Amino acid sequence: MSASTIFDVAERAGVSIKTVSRVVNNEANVAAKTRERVQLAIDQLGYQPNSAARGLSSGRSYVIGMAYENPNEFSYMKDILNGALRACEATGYSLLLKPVVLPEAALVDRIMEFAVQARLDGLILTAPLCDDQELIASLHNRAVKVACISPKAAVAGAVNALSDDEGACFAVTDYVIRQGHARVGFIKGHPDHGASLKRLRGYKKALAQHGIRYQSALVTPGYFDFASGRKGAGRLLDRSEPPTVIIAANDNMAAGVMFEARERGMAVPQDLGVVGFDDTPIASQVWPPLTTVRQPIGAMADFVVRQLIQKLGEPLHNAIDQTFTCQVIVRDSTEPVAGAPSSITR
Amino acid sequence: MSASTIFDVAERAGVSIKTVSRVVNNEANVAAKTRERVQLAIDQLGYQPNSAARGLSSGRSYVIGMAYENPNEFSYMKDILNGALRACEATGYSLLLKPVVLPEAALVDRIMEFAVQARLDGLILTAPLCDDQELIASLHNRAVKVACISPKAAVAGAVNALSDDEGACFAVTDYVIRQGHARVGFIKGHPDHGASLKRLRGYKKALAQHGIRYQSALVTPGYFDFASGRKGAGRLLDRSEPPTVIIAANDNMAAGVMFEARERGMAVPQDLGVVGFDDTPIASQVWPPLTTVRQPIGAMADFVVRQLIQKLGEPLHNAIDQTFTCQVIVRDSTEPVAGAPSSITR
DNA sequence: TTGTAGGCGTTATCAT
DNA sequence: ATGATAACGCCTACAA
Repeated sequence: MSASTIFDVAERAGVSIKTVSRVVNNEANVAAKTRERVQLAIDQLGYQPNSAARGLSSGRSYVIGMAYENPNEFSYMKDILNGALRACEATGYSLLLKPVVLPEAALVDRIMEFAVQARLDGLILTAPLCDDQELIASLHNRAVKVACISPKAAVAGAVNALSDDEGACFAVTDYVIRQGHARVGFIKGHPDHGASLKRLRGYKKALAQHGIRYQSALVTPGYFDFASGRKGAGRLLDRSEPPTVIIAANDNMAAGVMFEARERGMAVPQDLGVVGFDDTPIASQVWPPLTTVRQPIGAMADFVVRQLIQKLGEPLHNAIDQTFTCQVIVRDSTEPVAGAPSSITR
Repeated sequence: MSASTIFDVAERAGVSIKTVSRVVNNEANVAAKTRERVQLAIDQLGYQPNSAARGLSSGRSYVIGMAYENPNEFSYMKDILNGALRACEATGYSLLLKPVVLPEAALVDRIMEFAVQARLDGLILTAPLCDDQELIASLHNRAVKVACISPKAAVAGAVNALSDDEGACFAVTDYVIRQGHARVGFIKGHPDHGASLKRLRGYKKALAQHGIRYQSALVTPGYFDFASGRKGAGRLLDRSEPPTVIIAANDNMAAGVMFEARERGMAVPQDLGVVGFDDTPIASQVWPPLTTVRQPIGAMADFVVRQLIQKLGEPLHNAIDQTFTCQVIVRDSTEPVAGAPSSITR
């Protein structure tokens, strides 16, 4: 019982294979009645086009790839993956995954080999891969269409999904300041990620807006992982004038902050407020649950896939880009400082 | 600059395309010298076989699929995914993903459509999908080779990777009993997963071995998620004689247990010992870090992919199966009960 | 609006 | 040990 082919459908519908092809690909110039008859035959036979044959003759693979830095904490990637898979399913494309571990000396080669071997129609690059100029150039050179999720800046000739990291971090910093916090600590994200700088910028902007002097002593490096959040908190809390609230550039680091606070016998939020970023599952699973920022990650992935596929034919000179706004989620890890004026409701 | 084909290689090496094909596919009956010459041409041209053409001609797709229940907490799936991707990369296959949300009325149809449309050579099913008899039968019917990760019991005609859940849970229960705990609570896993029953069995067996009577009042349902762990802990701790340690059938639930304990002002491990299962990142990120069990998940995924690919040709009547052993990881969420006799070193 | 012919790059069959 | 040639199932061009 081998699968039926376009010939079987054509025979059953009493038309040529070309007409069947037209119907399958939704081309114009098919009489309504004919289309109907063909569709019926397709349904009856359960015909599914053979993608190998289709790919061979059309020169397209109907496959797009996604390369990403393989993180220890996968929640963020999971949301991207789900969004991309949904969009692929809806458009009839397949998604191939290529996790990479950074730093990787042969990064460009590995990804190019992936792209060439799979004959990708397009490739999604998540941060920080999308900021590798050499990689972008190689891909461009091989005519592989590229889409970027959270690049430092919109990549020319590519589809880009950006999130308003600066605005979101401004909003959450503004929020804690209005709660009465004057010494706001900040743990930066991984320096290779564009989001890190933007989030820091939002933090600074909020301080400035409230007339609070920026103190580098309250800002410390981090790498988006639990351990660096914990260490960063340690450094900040060891200051002679420690912060009363710490904003971490993502949830994993915020969880590390809470871990460190607990080790020091500090109560959250009474002794120390904590803020995260991303609203990953861990944000609701630490005690107390984290105030954080939610990005529309699935929507961003969906956007890049659809745009990418839509742009496959045409050459793409300008950047296609869209910025997505984030949402502050207030939970129990932040609370008004005693006696502070506050007009924000939770 | 289109990619080179088998003809280019043949011309350059001064042989026929068939000989090139033989070399590419590692077939026998090629003179060493010829093989060498062809290989050189391949390398020089950077020739990569076109998988669409190969698929069309051979009738195989060189694609395997993996269907899984899309979990909120993805760590476990991430390990499976990485293992499967590695094995696919090594064997030249592609992996296509199909997340499903359970319960799903049209489950069988959806997965069959996935398998047929992608013309999968094989399909990996993770628990609890691999326990769906109707699905297995349909797949078998369509001659799709199946591999199962953690089925309730090895599926006939399929490749199976099982983990020694019973033995592992026995070991960890035995461990806490030896620490001096007599009232050992247990939060079961999702009833649809075979692992749940096996873990419970290991728990019971350890109790029996130590002459401790099984009390259903100390065992409560759970669903593998944080919330059910928290609720389960609530029920157990509300008993007139609450447990002094709670074993949860996975880490997420154990994190929920710790959350609940904290809300009640109980100290872990002094007032309550907690044990998880899976050694996911959260196990090291809660306070205190969790005693848990590590399964060789990546190795299991690797195993099924390689076996699956190896078995693609031959019909498979008996089950291929391998059971993987687990490892108890002792951390700070369990500690000897004061005054209890203990001979176990940490 | 519909159909015919040719080719996409492999693998498989059968010779030699 | 090597090669010629016919599929594989579809799409693209070009006709009608």
